[in-house]
Amino acid sequence: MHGLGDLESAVMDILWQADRPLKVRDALEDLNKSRNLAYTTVLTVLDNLHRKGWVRRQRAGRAFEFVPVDSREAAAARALRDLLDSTGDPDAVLLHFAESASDRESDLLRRGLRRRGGS
Amino acid sequence: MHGLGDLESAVMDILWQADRPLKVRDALEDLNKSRNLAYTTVLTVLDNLHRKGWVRRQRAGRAFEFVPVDSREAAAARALRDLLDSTGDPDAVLLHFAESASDRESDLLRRGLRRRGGS
DNA sequence: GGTACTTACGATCTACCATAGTAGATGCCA
DNA sequence: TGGCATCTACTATGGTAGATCGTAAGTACC
Repeated sequence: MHGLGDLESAVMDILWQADRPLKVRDALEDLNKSRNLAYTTVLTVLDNLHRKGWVRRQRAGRAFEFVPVDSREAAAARALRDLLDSTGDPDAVLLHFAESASDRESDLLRRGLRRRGGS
Repeated sequence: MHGLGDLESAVMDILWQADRPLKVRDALEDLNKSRNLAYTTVLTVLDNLHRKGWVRRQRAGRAFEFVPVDSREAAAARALRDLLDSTGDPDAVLLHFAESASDRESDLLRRGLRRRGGS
């Protein structure tokens, strides 16, 4: 996503897909449908995500449960704005983006803007 | 920007600001207003940027001149779309972005969409 | 021929990430 | 109560990308 590695992204995806708090073991089992990671690997990743502020954790018995701090959409929108800001001229870039939007992108933008209200 | 390191970004910025082809030495002098890099460092970075397709180079006497392949706006818009695609649900993210746009962002988006034409 | 400037290539160092092991805490069960 | 299972905390290792630069070698010019 942005400031996240591949495995970190994969774990965030799992947390976003499950719309309930997940324990290390839950995430591990989900990940290990397609690979074979050690328990402590996933633990470390979740710990790093917690340290970086991407997930919140709460005790559930002896274990922690993890929940994304932001929705996927909110996190992605923030990443978009970060990217924009990093360009040195966010206004020009955003303008150019809208000008060069595909039909599909254009639809979505218009729809979002309408729903947003304002002028 | 996206797939670029800090120094690589700084060099691209310099190329974008100068709207003329720059030699290694030109870029070096510009960079060294604020730091103190070796000639070969900048050479290497420009070489890497060339290899990655961010800049074109042409001979000018014994030296090369470097020019960005894309405008800053085009490169940034591409980075935005890459980011969008990497989220797993580009439509939802773009919609959410438009919905959560600030007044300023909203203005720019509307202006760009209008200028773009189409429906 | 020597000097100055350039490119090509490779070495080193650092930071971040993926991966996982070990040690210590804690709860549960026979 | 003592042992097994499970969890967390801390640490280590290896890989990759990028930043930084040095050396070697080409080439023009005086």
